Amino acid sequence: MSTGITSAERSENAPLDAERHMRSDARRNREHVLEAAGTLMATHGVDVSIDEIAELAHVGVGTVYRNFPTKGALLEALLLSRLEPLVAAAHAAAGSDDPGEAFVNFVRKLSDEMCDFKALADAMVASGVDIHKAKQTISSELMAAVGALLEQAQAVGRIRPDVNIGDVSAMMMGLGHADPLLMDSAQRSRCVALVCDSLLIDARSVLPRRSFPTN
Amino acid sequence: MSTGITSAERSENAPLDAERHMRSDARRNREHVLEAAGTLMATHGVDVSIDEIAELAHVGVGTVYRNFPTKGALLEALLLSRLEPLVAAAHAAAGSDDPGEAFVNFVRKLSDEMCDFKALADAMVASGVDIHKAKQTISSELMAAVGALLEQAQAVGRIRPDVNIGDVSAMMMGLGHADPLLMDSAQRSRCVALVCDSLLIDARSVLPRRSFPTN
DNA sequence: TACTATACGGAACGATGGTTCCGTTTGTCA
DNA sequence: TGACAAACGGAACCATCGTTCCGTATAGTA
Repeated sequence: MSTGITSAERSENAPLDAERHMRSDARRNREHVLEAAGTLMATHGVDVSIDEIAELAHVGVGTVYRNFPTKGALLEALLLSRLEPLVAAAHAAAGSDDPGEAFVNFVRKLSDEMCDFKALADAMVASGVDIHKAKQTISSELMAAVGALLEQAQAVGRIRPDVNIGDVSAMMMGLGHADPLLMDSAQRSRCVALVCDSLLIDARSVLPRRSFPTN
Repeated sequence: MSTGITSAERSENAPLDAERHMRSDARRNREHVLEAAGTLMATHGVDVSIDEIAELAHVGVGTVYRNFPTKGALLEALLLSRLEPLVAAAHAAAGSDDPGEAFVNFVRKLSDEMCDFKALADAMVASGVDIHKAKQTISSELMAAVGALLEQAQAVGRIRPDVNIGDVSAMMMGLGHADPLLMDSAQRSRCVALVCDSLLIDARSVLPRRSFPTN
């Protein structure tokens, strides 16, 4: 299941075939809007206003709404574009010959992504806007992919057999959302390492034990 | 330092001695407001409106503002009342003869509290309203107390020497904030256990390995 | 009981932010 | 090049929320 859902086939709020007939300026503006929204939501999370997005895109709010019927739809389009590579990466990792390493790497990657694109972390804990659709659309797919990774890593005895995908996702969401002023990227990667340590069977390997400054 | 700050000495936004001269209905209403705010903020976090609080308290908004000059002040009063027992508990735990156990128990307690009173978790990641004063007022005190606990547990060799108070608080904040629909209390305590496992030196002891249903 | 300081309720205000609407501009095609 | 559908900008609208203000009610006191 979920075999080759090419993602581009998903609407992204405007039927693809219709894109062919778009006026050139319209297509360009749509691109600018997505770009601006991506930039702003990366640093400010889902709380940026449509006005700000429109301004950065050098476009009126009307143009934003012509392309994305609602703020949630715009967010959904962005989330999809961010999550697709992650799902793909998870699928790719599933073929690795070192499932333990692959799993840890993926967790790290997911955490990085949430740090780079704050709106993703926001979306995952559903704070603010109504983004349920976006979440349902993709979240389950990502979960399934990560779940498969997890099971493989457990099968080869690298990950504790008593953790489940719920544990993993909960801790990921937690980490993703705890990055305000208090948590710089160094701190974050320390925490990711700690989380990984708690999942690995032998472990204590991820965070360098002796050499690390204890602050 | 921080020797016996009795907390009642802190303003709580209305000088104590003035409380003596309050009219009986005024005192009663103030109590109702605090109670209502506590109830609502426990489940809805800091995002409840003053109108809702006033309604639940059977009081006009004016009455709320007469007692608490601003929404932040009301929140601060609530936070203080929630955090004081925690700080006290941390101090008490510092006297334990099993610092490792004491530390783990305290982490669990802190997590429970954030789950019971969502506004606390909200406040800790500073989402929404401006609550910097409340945080600064107490947060540092709590940090210091937990930090002391941590050091003791490290001194007796129960907690990994390479983790610092920043790691702990970051992971706590994460857990506290990741409890929306996806994370019921069972899931949460599993995650707390995992976090503790990652901090303990020998560990794997907290989460029952074999007997736990893997979902 | 009558008087007054105190407290009360809730309408109104101002700011913010999502969404709609419409008069104007512009790309496209004959 | 002229005409028209398509797209544009941004003012205006509406809902929410924190906060203020003021006419009214009432606890406390003599």
